[in-house]
This record gives sequence, structure tokens and C-alpha cells, in this order.
Amino acid sequence: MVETSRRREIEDAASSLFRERGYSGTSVRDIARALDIQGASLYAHVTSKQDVLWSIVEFTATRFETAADAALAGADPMPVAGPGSRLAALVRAHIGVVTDDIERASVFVHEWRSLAADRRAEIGHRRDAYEGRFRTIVADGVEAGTFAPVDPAVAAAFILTALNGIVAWYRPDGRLKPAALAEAYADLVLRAVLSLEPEDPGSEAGPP
Amino acid sequence: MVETSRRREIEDAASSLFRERGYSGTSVRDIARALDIQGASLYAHVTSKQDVLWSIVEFTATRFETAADAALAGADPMPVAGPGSRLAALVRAHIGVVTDDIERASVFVHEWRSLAADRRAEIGHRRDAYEGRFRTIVADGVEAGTFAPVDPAVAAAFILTALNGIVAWYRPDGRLKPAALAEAYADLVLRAVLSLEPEDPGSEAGPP
DNA sequence: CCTACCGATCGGTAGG
DNA sequence: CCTACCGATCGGTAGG
Repeated sequence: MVETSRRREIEDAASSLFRERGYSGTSVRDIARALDIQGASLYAHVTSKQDVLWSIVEFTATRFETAADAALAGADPMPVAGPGSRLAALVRAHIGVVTDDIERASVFVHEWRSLAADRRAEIGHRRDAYEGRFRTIVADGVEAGTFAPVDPAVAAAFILTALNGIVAWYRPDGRLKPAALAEAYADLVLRAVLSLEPEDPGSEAGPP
Repeated sequence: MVETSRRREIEDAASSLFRERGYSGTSVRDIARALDIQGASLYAHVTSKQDVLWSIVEFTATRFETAADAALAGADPMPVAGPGSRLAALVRAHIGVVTDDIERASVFVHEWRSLAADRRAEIGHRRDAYEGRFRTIVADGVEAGTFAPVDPAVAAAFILTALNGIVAWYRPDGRLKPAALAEAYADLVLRAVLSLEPEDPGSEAGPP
């Protein structure tokens, strides 16, 4: 694509409309109207409506993955840092991506099902892998005894759906700043899985 | 409506399709095909596609409200029962409605935005009131000191979106039975808001 | 980026 | 519940 900035404007407009009305509920002419051009003119910049959805979803999927990588690598120089701090880092990273572009995040969360079969399958697998990071950390914490004996798959689903639910209620112009939201959610998530009993330093607890 | 059972079959088929493809992504002919009748024949039983969506959403909204009423009244004969048990009762009631009819629950959660303006507004208000029950209980628990000092509005949104997220991953034919799901989620939700410090040293301490 | 246009499908109605 | 049909809109193409 030559006109990268125009392409981006199209995806901005499409993200907003897909979020409001859904992919199926948004016509190519709706997107064009938002940009003050004719419906057919959109095809000078994109090959199909599906193509626009794919760009938005794929871009956002990569952002979530990259943010999670950075959170686990950067915020955790020591590979044996506690599951609690790793989980909190993952939560903050996820919320950072959501609050930074809540429209694309909302489309990613709700509209990936409108993708054609093969692309939908790809995103499905990447979502599974992403959720797997949460599952692994929870399992680690349970094994170490710092977390309560929760089912890691259930806890991971609980956590990730709560995080994705942010797109349904969070208002960027509201009283709650992104950083405050991240801290509040990190606290809720950590408490949800942390063992109620204070760790017994010496019996089975973690590193010194 | 005379043919109540046929009407119900239509809403069953529509719920399944609306859940899979969304309201906009489902045509009247799709619904008719699932019932082996012609598209136009559907109008012998319903007045519009919107009407079918409204029936599903309104019916499910009422189920959630009724279940919450029963949970707070029945499971809590004493008006001063702890916020923890009231919150757990609300969680179990909500999950009961979701697992009992996950297709209608999914349509309620995701497709109410496709409602026409006035009905959409009504459901929006009822959702707010429903979320308010969670908010009030959390605020009570925070005030009483049994809950951690969380923001009641944030915690209520966190909890309710996590509960609604169940429609996105729960499989009724999976290994996890509805009752086990409800218990696991009630534990996660309670721990998320419960104060980490033992509230009354000596009186309600856990196991050794 | 435009005008002009395509076949397909949409929700819904008429009249049995 | 059917056949026959309606105007509107859909995603997309042709040809500038």
C-alpha cells in the first residue's frame, strides 16, 4: 500500500464503526461516509471489507502479544520472580494495550468471529496461546503455594474475560486514568488467586 | 400469539444463529432455513426480526433480575447477612441463568446493542440497575471492613464482565459442571474483594 | 477518487 | 405456511 496514512484513516473509521455497529452491521458505504468519499472509492485503498477487519484484528493481536512479551521479559529480569509479580505485569500490559486504543481492542475482542474461516482459526490459536501465558503463571503459583488451589484454566478464563470486559465499560475520558485502572485491576486479579493464608516462610514458600 | 411452541422454536433457532453470527449477520431466511420453512413464512409468527431479538433479550433480562431477587431474598433470610455471602449468592444466581441457557445469555450480553433506540435504552437502564446490586454489596463490604478498600464501581464492573465472559468460553458439555463453575467463580470473586487481613483475629481464622 | 453499474441478498408484504 | 414479488441496500467492478 502506498497511501499508508489514508489506509490508517480508513482503519480508524472502520474500528469506530465496527465497534459501534459490529462488522456485519457496518457497510462499506458507512466507512466511506465517515471519510467523506464515495463507497466505491474505498476500493482504491483496500481490497475488501474483510481485509480491513483483518488488518485491525491482526495488528491488535500482535500488540497484545508484544506487550505481554515485554512485560514478562522487562518487568521480570530474574526468571524466578514470583508468579504474583508476573501475573500483575501481564495484567498491566494487557490493560495498557486496551486503554491505548480501546476501539481496536474492542473490535479485536468482539469482531474476530466475523473473520473468514482460515484467519479466524489463526486468531483463535493465537488467543489460546495468549491465554496460555495466564494459565501457566497461575499453575506455577498454585504449585508454589503462593496462589490458592484454583483451577488454572478456569482462573485464566476468568481473568482474561474480565480484562477484555474493560472495552465494554471503560471511558478514556472518565474519572479513572489508565494507570489507576491497571492498578485496581491488578489488585483484584492478584487477590482473586492469592492464597488467603499468609505464606509460611520456610515450609514450602518460594525463593529467599 | 397463538402458536406459542412454534414461536419458541423460532426464538431457539434465532438465539443460536444470533449467537454464532450476530444479529446483523443473521438473515430472516437463515432463521427460516433452520426451521425448514420459507423466509416469508416466518412472518406468520413474528412481526419483525427486531421483535425476535427483543423477545430473547427481554426474557433473559427478566431471568437475571428474577434470579438475583431470589438469591438475595432466599439465600439471605437475615437482612444483615454478610456482604460476602450475599455477593456469592448473586454470583451463583447469575451463573445459573447463564449455564441454563447459554445461547440466550450470550445474545443478551452481546446483541442488546442491536436493539432499536428505545428498547436499547430500557435494557441499558435495567443492566445498570442490575450492576448496581453488585456495587451496593461491594460498597457495604468495604464499609464493614470485611472487603478490601476497592472502588465499588470498578469491582462491580470487573465482577460482572467476568461473569458475562462465561458465555464466551464455557461449554455445557465440557468437564466442568455448572455447579462446579459456580463454586469456582464464587471463590475467585470473593477472594478478589475480601480483605487479606483476617477481620477478627481468632474468631474466623482459617485452617492451621 | 469519481460516476455508473452489476448481481445478490436484504427485510418485509400481498394474497392466498 | 406457500408463491410471487417489492424497493432498498449490499459488497464489489469497470473504466476513467
